[in-house]
Amino acid sequence: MNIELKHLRTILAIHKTGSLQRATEQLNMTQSAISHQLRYIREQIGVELFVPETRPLKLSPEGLELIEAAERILSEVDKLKSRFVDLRSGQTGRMFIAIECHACFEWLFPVLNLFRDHHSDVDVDIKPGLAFKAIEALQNEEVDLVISADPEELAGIEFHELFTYEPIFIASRNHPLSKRPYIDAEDFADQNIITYPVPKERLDLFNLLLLPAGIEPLSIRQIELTSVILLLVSANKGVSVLPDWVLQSSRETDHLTQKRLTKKGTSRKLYAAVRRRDSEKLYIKTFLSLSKNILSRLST
Amino acid sequence: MNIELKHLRTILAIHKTGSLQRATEQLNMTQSAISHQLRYIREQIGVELFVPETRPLKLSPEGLELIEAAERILSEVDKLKSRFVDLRSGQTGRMFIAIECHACFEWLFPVLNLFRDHHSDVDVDIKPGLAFKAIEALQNEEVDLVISADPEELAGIEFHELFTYEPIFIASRNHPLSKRPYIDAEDFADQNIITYPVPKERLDLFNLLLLPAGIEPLSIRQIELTSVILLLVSANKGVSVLPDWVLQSSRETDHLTQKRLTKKGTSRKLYAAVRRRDSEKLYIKTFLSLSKNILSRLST
DNA sequence: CGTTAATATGAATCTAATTCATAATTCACA
DNA sequence: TGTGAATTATGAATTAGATTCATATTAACG
Repeated sequence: MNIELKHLRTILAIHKTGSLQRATEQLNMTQSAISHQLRYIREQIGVELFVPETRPLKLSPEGLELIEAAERILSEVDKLKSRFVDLRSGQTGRMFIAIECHACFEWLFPVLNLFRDHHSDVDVDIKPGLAFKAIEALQNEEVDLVISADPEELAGIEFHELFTYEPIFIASRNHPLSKRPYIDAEDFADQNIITYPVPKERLDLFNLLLLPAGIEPLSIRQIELTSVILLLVSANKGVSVLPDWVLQSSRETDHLTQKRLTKKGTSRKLYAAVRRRDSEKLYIKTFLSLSKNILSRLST
Repeated sequence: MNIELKHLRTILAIHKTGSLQRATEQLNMTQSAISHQLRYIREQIGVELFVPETRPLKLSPEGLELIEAAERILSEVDKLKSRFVDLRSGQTGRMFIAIECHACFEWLFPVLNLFRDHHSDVDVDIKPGLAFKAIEALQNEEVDLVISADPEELAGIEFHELFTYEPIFIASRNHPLSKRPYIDAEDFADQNIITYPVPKERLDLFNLLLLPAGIEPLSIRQIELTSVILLLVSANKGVSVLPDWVLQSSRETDHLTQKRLTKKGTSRKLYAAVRRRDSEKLYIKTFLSLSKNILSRLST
């Protein structure tokens, strides 16, 4: 038995209009085509749907059942279709985010809170623990957006610049280095450094300063939470380098001194990587725009 | 956007088997056909369903949604199909019964009680008040079975004989006619008759005796309920003629005398009319067979 | 990197749906 | 009960579209 949606639509149109003739308008087919189709359906299901030889056409009890089921099924299909229309235009969808940078939680949460106001029906999640494989996960469609500081040329992937930030040295107000106008690579040689628990290569301090200068700090202590890092630095257990936005939004900065790295200061850029195919979606655009403006919002 | 069930089945098969190649077995199509169809679907819905350039094929988030909806929709369609298989074979369906004869309730209720044991999923109902239009209602599919004493030759309608019964004269034991060996038409001329509230033409007594003989009774009193008729006859408020089965199954017969109509007795047959198209249905056959045997069951 | 297996594609083919033309039915009304 | 108008059914012709065939392209795995 072969039934297609087309057939259900035909039956429904015949029933609603009451005749094959009038159903032609709804279905954009000739009366002949509808008649042929009706016969085909009858053969397929083996049950008389309309009371034969009556006009206007009257449903048989079995026909009535079919109509009810057909309406259910077709409305489900229509729901599915409009779902795809929404998906295509970016009214709705999934936005799983991978972050390569640990401190990004600090601005990402506020962004997502704002985001939810615009797109409450987009399924948002942060997927931690992808670390280096984030871009790969993006290509695999395991995630849909990656926050990264290292743009690459990749087929099907677009990097959108979000904002520029400055990695800032922090230490206790009592710390000897707090007298300096700025901090250089050599200054770290006898320091205890507190950082996030990630490989050196992914820390701005090492990338920008220590690795190029070939300098090893006295010790490295790895701490998960930003607020705990700030606490330990305040207590003079070590020094750290954090993005400026973290210090802007934190309330722990009273006992801290902040210094530029190098005389001219340093800067880095943060990017959001998405699949090119997704980049036109409304909610992706919203996310990018919110992210670009988040720093000014945080500082106020 | 045009989606057909065929497409949902294709997507589902690809997903379940993990490749177009293996889906060929499920779908009985060449890999090429499936590939063409997949492209068509992609064009229609405008959303990438599988992560491109990966093998084995992996669903995109949107594809996953489609799969879930497709499974729901297809299972509904399958339910509909099997519903039609059942309808066709008469495992299930609707049996609305019209009765032309008033006294038939007496045996019909017991039949329907037995019937429910066999076909609990058949929707049974008695449609009273159709009176003369019962056969017409059968042709219109307003009802599905008519109990009638007057078979006709009608296109698409079959009359199945159920059983033969004898209209029996009843009166109080004290009634003058209770001395007679049998009752003739003339005997009614000075009697008060108690009958069901239907036109004379539909009463056995008039059809068989009084109308042919041109005899009018003294009075006619119309009563709805069989038990009330029996009560009134017992109380000598009048006489009546009822089918023998009513008297068999009644507990009121002690104060009554029963007589044949005419010396040789009379007899009538009861029929069940159904649409020819329905006559092969299992539940119709069950009903007919139960009805044919109901009288012997009632008398025990 | 080369080999193997899988997918994509274009043209040819074939199936099945639709139309066209017309016959058969039904309905309304005289 | 017949007659005309409207509706449905049907067969043949046509057309659209789905499938196959042959082959190019692309991924996967050693």
